[in-house]
Amino acid sequence: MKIADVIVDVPTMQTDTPFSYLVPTDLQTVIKKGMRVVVPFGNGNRKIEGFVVDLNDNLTDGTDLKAIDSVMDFEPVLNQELIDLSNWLARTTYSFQISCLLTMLPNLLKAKYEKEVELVGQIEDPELTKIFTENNNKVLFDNEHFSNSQLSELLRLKKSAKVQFKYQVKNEARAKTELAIKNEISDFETVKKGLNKSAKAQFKLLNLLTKYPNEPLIQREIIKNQGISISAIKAFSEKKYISKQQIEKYRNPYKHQIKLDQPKVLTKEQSIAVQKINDDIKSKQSKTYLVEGVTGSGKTEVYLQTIQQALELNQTALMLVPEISLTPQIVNRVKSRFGSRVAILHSGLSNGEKYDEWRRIRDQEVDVVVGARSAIFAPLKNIGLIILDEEHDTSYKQDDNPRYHTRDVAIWRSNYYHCPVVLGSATPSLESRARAEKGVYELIRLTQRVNQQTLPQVQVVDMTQEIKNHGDLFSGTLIDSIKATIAANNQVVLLLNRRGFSSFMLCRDCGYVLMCPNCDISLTMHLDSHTMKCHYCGFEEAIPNQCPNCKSKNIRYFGTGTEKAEKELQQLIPESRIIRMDVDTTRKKGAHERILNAFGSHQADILLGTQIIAKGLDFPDVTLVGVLNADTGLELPDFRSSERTFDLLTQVSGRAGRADKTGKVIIQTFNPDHYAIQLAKKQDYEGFFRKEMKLRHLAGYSPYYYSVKLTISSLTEQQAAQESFRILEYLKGNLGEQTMILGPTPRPIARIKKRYYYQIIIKFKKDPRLAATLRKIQQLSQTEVRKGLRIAIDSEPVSFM
DNA sequence: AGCACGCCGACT
DNA sequence: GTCGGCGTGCTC
Repeated sequence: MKIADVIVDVPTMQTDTPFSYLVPTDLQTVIKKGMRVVVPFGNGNRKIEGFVVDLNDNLTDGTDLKAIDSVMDFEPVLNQELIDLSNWLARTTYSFQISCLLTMLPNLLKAKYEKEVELVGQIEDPELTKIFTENNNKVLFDNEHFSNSQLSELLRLKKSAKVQFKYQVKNEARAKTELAIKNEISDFETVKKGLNKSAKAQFKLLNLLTKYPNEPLIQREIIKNQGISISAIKAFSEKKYISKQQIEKYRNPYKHQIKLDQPKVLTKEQSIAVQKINDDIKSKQSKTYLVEGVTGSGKTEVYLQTIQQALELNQTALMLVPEISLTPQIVNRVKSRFGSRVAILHSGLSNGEKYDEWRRIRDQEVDVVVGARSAIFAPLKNIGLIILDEEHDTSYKQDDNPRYHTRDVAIWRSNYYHCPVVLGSATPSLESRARAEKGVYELIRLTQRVNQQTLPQVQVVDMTQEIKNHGDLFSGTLIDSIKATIAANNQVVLLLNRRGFSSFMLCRDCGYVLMCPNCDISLTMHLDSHTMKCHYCGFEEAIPNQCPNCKSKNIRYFGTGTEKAEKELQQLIPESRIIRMDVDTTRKKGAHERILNAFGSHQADILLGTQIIAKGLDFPDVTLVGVLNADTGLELPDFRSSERTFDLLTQVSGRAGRADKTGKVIIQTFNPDHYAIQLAKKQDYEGFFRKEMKLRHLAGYSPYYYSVKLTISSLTEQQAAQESFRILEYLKGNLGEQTMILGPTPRPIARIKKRYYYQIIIKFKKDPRLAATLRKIQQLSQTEVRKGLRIAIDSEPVSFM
């Protein structure tokens, strides 16, 4: 008996284990480990998607097992590495294996389900009879086709066997297949001699086969492009020179010959880095490097030349970048170095396009993959190098299940393939930098800027003084500098740490603040859509012209956003041309690129935006960078707020000035003496690292302690609170002695999307009981989960908020 | 998740 | 007495 172990698409605690199915005889030659299958599951005749994670021969019995219904793929979608990886991922992130598998794969591979009712007996209800006759007796069992009362009526009719339910698993990824031929000749010379001299087409075909002896060739393309007729192919097929097969079809990217860029000459520091990494690629060492390089030190060139090394050894390379910096600038650099064997995975692709790119990778049509977080699961084989650029970026941590960190997955894969990992950043995360200190990672520092670029001159402006003479947004110093910069025909980038026009609406008579009905947070005014929006749940309503509480017209708007800043700036410097860039202006597809292109071609003098503008932008004429409110990040109740602020300020500062023009940075702040601001001013990462490590040590935070965040949420505050305390009690008795438990506390924003949130933080250095205890909590809370409770377990959260 | 089963209140 | 609410167990 052939048995398949299947992970089924039912994300629950109780089903998070492989289920064994019989492989029917007609599928025995077709089925392979890693394929998706349709299996019956549970009572009734329900059908669902599953992944074959193991195949074995069980000679004894298996008669009590159900059989696999059908196979969903021509080729496996998982190899052994990815199966192992999903197992590890599920264990370390406390999530279900099925959730892991589905996040590792393109969205299209997640099946959609349909439930149909079929009329099989006599029914009396005239309305229902009509619906059935109009639809060939088979109708989708949903609200579009039936009213609620009809749906319950149908469930009753099922009991008396008047109707039957049928379940359909919809495979969204049904790739089109095409007929292809594959060479079967081993001795080309003999075949050549045997051909009829007049069979010109057959000679052509033979030449083609000689050239591509090992890959399937699409029949349609041969006929169209090579001038070989179907009869020649037929003849070869009859002589068994070729075999025919159906292969999956995808858009073959146009393989134009582009002139490839040559590697640049390296500085001494760069070439030492490249040398070290390349040595490890050659000797297959799974070692992790931390490349700490100041902005402008040429990290990208180090990446490119090490990728080059991997390719020369016939290995592949994976390069991860934060989504936000997946800009044409970096993509073009990789593409123009390595040509068409590069795949780019970014959020702009449709599901179908992502699936196509994914298959090109799986089918080994590409050697280099560049992409954001989820690209870490790219099905490359034989990986020779993995790079994480801007490794400190928090978007590398996924914020829903499975809550993995890209860095951890990268290191896991590097162990699997025995290849080095390169973490690069100008401002490494404290965790990585500390590991480098301990020798877990090897530190490589790039301290010199290439081309002898000078560091920008940084000025910190104390807003507590400025606010007396000017508004709280633009200091006199900044306005003067902007004017001077524009006058010199250069450009300005301004960073504001908040979006929207005003933060909130306040009634001056009754003190009423307009709040979101679903979340405990005030609504934010947006002028472009003329609405008050909630930034958490997306709720919006019209801007009120009187107080909703006391009907007073005496209402005011407080706070600052990009829209307000734009308006104010336009008044202060009327002749300036301003482009605003934030989540609101970049939502539309391609808008991001359009705005940057416009700014790059001098259609504006000032680029005003949120964090979006801090990364990866490279405009030669930007000589002034202004940070309007450096403090907003510092006020957040999170132990990483200083680190975030330091990173942000360092990153934006790097945007000012290029080789021939010295840049200037102006940082406006109410806390001019804060160490994060002072050290960012000096671009002193190492200084910041030492200072911050001391503080983390004193307060017992990462990297001195590991942490797990438990978030308990419910539609009722009572349930969330009650269950939080029950969990706390359980934790107290089931964790190590040294482990600390903080909370439960309501979240800073206690209610979001109508749910109430409580959280518990667990801090520990080493706790062998932790994993089992957390698993147990998930099991113990099953009955509460049924009643709408949710428990999120986040290992090493990026924020405690 | 989604289905069946089984136990309770409130109806013809 | 039975219809249908929901709490509980189980799915190869």
